[in-house]
Amino acid sequence: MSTIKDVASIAGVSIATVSRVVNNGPKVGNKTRDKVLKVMAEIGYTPNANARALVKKKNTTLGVVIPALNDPFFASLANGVERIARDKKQHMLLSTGGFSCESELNAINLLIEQRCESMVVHSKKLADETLIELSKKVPGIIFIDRIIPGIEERCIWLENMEGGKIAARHLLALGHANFALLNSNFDIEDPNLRRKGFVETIENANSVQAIIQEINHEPTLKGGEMAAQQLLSLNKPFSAVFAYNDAMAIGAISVLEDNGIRIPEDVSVIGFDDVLLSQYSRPKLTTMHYPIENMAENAAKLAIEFGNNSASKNDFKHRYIPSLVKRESTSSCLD
Amino acid sequence: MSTIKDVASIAGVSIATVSRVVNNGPKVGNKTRDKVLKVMAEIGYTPNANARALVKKKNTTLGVVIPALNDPFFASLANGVERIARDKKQHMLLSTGGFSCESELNAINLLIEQRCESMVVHSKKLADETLIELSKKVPGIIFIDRIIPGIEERCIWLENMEGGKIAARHLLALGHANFALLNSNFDIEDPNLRRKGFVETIENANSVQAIIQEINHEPTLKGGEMAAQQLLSLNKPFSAVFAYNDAMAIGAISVLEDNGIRIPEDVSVIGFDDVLLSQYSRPKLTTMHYPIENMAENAAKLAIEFGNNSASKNDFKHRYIPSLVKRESTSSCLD
DNA sequence: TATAAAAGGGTAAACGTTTACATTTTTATT
DNA sequence: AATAAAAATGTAAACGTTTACCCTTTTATA
Repeated sequence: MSTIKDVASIAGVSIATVSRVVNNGPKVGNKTRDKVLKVMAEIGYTPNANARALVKKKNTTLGVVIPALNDPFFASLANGVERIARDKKQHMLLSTGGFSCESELNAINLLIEQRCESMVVHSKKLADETLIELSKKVPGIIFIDRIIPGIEERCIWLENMEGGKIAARHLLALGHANFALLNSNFDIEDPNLRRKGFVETIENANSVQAIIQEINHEPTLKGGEMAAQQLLSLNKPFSAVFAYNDAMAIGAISVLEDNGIRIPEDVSVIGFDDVLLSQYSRPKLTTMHYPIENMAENAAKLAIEFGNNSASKNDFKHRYIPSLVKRESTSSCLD
Repeated sequence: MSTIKDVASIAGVSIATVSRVVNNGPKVGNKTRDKVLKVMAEIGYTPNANARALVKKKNTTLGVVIPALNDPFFASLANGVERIARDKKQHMLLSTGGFSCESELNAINLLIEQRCESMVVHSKKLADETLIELSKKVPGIIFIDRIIPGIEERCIWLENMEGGKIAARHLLALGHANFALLNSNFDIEDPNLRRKGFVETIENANSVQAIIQEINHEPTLKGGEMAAQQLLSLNKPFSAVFAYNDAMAIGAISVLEDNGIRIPEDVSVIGFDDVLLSQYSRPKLTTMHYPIENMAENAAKLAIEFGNNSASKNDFKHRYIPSLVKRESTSSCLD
């Protein structure tokens, strides 16, 4: 592949001049500029971003770490980041962190090796201390979906407990008293916080004989199916289901309907995340809206500002509250 | 951020030695290796991938271009590539090409600037000649979902026409005679090929009074809804719908059901792509399986081989045929 | 013990840029 | 026409690595 030197010698100018035209620099005459441009086009010159990054000690690369790509939730996250990257003339380098401590760290290190000036990281496995260390080493790193005590200004998170509370209030308002909680069995904080908000709200409502059955499974469609099967086999009454996410909710609905239970006439189901899927499932899913794309956009902006040492700190929103989206899968118990 | 020089001077060795331990090089004694390793850990040294790429004239980066991230089909594509990248100790650099000629080219150029040694590119807008040029300039570039005459060995594609034929045969076998084709209005070859296969097969079947109504819309859930509405307003009979993709199929089903049409009892619907969604829609969608993840994996492998000049040419599958996945949204017309 | 071979380690050039500074050319001013 | 100022262009160092080649020390062999 041709270099700036090739262009320079063919055009009969110095490499400095070529560099100037490549970068739309200021001090270059029109005839020279045209001549150089012509040569560049002829030999198909493309600047080497590695060399440029080396001397400028700076990349135009915005890194992202997510566990996996084939999950609509994380795809939305990546999509939000990508939009900002494009806006700010940056490139997005994506690295998947899987679901283990080790691979999360690998994914992050990879981005550091590339000297991304800013990074949006979704890490659920790494310890707080590790991430605090990283935040010191990499000024432009922002953690999304996580709150790390001491470096809150580098975090963007959702109030999971609030989500549980809102879901509970909705179901209580519809008159339900027998609840099933289909929760994630992943060893992270989110399911615990959602449970806490959900359970506390119900218990404080003094609907005397409220029952809450909890079943844990993978937060996937399959997991939702299995959880629902298990729930049915318990053979205890329930009229409302709070699922950890939309995928579980839809998996559960599928099994419940196969067993002759009508949604929402017999049982109300509420999901979490509000992924696209939830708008097109039948019945359309009532769910907690997780503004992940918006959060990701903000995380990306924040990362870029921190990467530039220009963090304006003030006007950034770090804490997000989910909101209820009422669709068709919940209804009054009293009908 | 610390460099190899810092490590060298603190450890009291030369930078060559540090470089050797970083790369697990051969000629370094155990005490020195340990000493260097210790210093690296202490000061948190991370090698600079840009500098490395510069001198080695080679990256460990596998580039991907897709139109957008928030589409499950493309997410699967990216996911397949990412899996191979991880296998081969490469990093994935993702760049979105949107849906215009210009932004597709931008996305590709970005990856060339980074000197990705291999690239998997999904381009629908750029002209054949442009891509042929690119294939000359970048040895490791592979085009997915496209067949470009003259450089077939650099392409991985699906036989869309076959898909149309198979879908038609399925519906004909179920006894249908009045068809609706809800096609994409994107200006690319795929919808035309699918239509061709579909229509030809039906016309050759001499079911004398076969009717095919075609409506074009965006290949999205919304587009499917709108297409179905338009179809209903035509007020002509139909008992089978072939949708351009699963999203359109599900959007259409949603509208049809809202209008009291039962699927599959009154109307059979068949989709295309077999995205995850189709397994969990109600009714579960009969669809044409598009092995995109598998194709993407192969494209990535092929790209890496071409990037290494080690393309073994022989044993690579370039041409894929979709297959019918019979679920619940199609049934016999005669029941 | 002398010496050859092997192992360990260092020096310096190269990769393709950017950019401060120096130099040359052009233009404007008198 | 002489000169000052401005504009255009060139020179060379620097960025952080890798690696070919050289030198020194250790080990093995006779």
